Amino acid sequence: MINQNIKIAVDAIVFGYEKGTLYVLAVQQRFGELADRWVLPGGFIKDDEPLLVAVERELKEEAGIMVNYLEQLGTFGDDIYRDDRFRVISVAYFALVNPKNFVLKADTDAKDAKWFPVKQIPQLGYDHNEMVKLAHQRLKSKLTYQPIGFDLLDPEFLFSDLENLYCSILERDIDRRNFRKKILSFGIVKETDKVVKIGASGRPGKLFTFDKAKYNQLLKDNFQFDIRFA
Amino acid sequence: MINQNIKIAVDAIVFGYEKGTLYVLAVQQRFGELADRWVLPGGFIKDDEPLLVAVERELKEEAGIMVNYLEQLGTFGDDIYRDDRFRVISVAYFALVNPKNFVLKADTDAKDAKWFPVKQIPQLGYDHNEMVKLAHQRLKSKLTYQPIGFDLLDPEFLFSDLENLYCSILERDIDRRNFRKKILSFGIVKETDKVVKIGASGRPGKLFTFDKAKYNQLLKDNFQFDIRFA
DNA sequence: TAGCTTTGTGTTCTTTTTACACAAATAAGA
DNA sequence: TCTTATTTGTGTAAAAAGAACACAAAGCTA
Repeated sequence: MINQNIKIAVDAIVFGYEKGTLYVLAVQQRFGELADRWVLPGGFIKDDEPLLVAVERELKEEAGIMVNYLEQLGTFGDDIYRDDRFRVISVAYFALVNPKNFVLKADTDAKDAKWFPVKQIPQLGYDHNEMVKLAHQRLKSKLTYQPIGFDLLDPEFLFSDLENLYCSILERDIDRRNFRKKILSFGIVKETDKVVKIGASGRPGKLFTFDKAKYNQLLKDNFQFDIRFA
Repeated sequence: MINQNIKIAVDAIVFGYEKGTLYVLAVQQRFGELADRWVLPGGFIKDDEPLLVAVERELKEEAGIMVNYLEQLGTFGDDIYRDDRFRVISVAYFALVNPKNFVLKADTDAKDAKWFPVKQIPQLGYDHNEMVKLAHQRLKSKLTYQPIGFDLLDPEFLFSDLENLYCSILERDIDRRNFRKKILSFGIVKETDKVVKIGASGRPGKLFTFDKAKYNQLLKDNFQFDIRFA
């Protein structure tokens, strides 16, 4: 039997969005060399635990959250000293959540859990800043070809919320009329009959929902979600 | 220190293309339970070996090849019994090579190495058929937004070679004129002054090359390679 | 030299994308 | 209550990109 002295961990880059700002979840380590240091939520996997289960467990343990969207981002194992205690290979996951759904609570291993604006992330432990960077790129590009923006919003949202999300994450201006036209042309966003007014002034707006069933159905017919603007 | 009884391996899905057919490289195991079974090239990584180095080593050892293109595909670790001896998590890599560049030779661990047409891949060991499937999807989609097709061709190729590659891998017809117009409009494919005739009949054609330097330069200006047809 | 095969090339029509401005609904303050 | 500020909601015209389409040129073979 092969002898190997390498440990396997999972880490998660969890994005949250609120009022025009994109956030990443970090936790403060309680134990170890890097005690007090901010790192991504994550940890070693158990011998009989699928990777996905391990990520979900760590997110629950360390921050008390359940995410809306989760996919593998990539595996970090080329720098053999990325953890200076011993060799650790980490499988990074990319996750989206609506921050309103949870009150962050550091449970077991973590001293604290906190949302950092993606533009103001402190120096994290290990190679976690690299992971965030890669995840951020993934988010930006995925936003244009998969309807994952909805996983960052409330189930019912104003059209302007969706538009602002795209503007702020992709960091560019969007023509409001063209955006609306295009999104509605897909037929995966439905208008509800609720009209609400947020904030102090302005005309009230209709609430919209993302019709996931419709989207999945369209996928079977080779539908391709695609948003790109000038 | 954490106790974990999990081993880490790498596997590679290496695609080759020749005369309208897409191939995948497989090797026949020499030892172990699955002796004689065809599997993807790969193996356990060494304690002090970066993942990428491990893949390249295995490809050299098991098949005697060096690839043109290599990127991480994904990590397989959700099925904890994917290897029935003990738990193995495998990091799969996606690779492209021009089969003409090498004579396959099984070296150390492998009894034999062989190209299988992607349409006729036998049942492979472990979850390797799944890996091939995922890699095949990646190839198809990546072909449309990154100029990786050139890594499957000779450095100098006929336009029809490129066109046939796209047709056969994407499994659809392509309008020859529109394809040529579009590719040439990018400015990353240069016409050489060589004219050759392959095969028995027909008008000779010019050879073309992919100008990678030009492509990298365009990338800095936000150039987006993109090929989609009706 | 007639017939087969492969390369090479332009134009028209259709669809998609871009650019752009004003009225309607509400709140606040004069 | 009227004016101002703010946000939602909507259509059209011009430009660009994509789709559809056919025939001549070069070489080989019989």
